[in-house]
Amino acid sequence: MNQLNENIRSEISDYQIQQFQTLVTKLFQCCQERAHYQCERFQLPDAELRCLLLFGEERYLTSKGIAYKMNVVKSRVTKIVNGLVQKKLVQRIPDPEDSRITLLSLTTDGHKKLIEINEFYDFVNHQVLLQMEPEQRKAMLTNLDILKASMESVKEMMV
Amino acid sequence: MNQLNENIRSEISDYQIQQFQTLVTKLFQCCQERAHYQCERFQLPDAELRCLLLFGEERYLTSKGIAYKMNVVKSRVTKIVNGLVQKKLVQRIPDPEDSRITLLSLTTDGHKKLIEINEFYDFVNHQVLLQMEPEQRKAMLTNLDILKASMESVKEMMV
DNA sequence: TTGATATAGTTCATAGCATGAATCAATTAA
DNA sequence: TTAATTGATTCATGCTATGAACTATATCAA
Repeated sequence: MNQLNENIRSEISDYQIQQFQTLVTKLFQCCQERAHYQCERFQLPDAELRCLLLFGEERYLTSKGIAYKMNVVKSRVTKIVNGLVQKKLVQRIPDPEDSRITLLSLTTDGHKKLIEINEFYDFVNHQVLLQMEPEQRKAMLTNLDILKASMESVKEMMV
Repeated sequence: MNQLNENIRSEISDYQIQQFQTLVTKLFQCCQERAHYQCERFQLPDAELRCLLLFGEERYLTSKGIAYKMNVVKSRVTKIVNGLVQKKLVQRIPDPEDSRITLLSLTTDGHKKLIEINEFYDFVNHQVLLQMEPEQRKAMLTNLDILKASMESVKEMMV
């Protein structure tokens, strides 16, 4: 009886699967639209915007490092960085120890822009979290973390 | 005291905002990688795959309808449909009542492919949901729904 | 010390995503 | 019947992304 109960309880209904599919799709679309909006707002192509954000973590970056962090190929990084350099947000500096390497860092303008972008991100996230009651917020974050772990573990499984 | 307590309780910590940002970013990336994997698996560009999925809901579609559902301009649809027609997954049929319109429907191959794709989607979603205990699953879906509502309401707010 | 090999980065060709303007054909309305 | 509207295509443009070929520098080993 207990066994039977367990089986019934762990069964996943088609309804749940569909509900889940729909929710994930909608959230994904929402994120995409947001990214699109941010590009407009900050007058930067998405890839350049994402690249700029990386300078929040480290003062100097290399093409190679950016390629790794953005998960793109190095020739792509050349193009992205070219865009940012043209817009005077990022500058190229030769590495004093290894002349194969060019170090990349923010210009003053780039620094300002980064702060502006981060403030906006925080503002939006704050607004979203404000839609919930504190207890609900905590529960939501916990569940989101569980979902993330589940999706990533399935991803690993499928490689 | 109660008032103060309320204020403290509704405050959102920087930690929560950062945590939320990180979680959403990671989930978004996970979805992107999945989309990418699916393109490889089904040998279709992402837009064509998404377009094919629309035929699960209706037997006949028009370019205009697809443009609306996919949220792209009509010239883009022409290109996407061309790809699907070349791959013999979709066929163009003239509308008997209005010769400006070309109706689009799945071929036999397209129908097979669609079933194959949907089965895979269900399989993956099932796997993800299986990572959780039944109670947790229910809670996660509820919280995901709350998050979706919150993000969409903030989106509306910002237009 | 001098090759061979490895590393960092750029250029170029190619493909997909997406838009907007111009165009064409068919339909509807004045 | 002409004028306006609608459905769809073509073309030019720009962003995302890859992979191969190439340049220049650095390191390792004979």
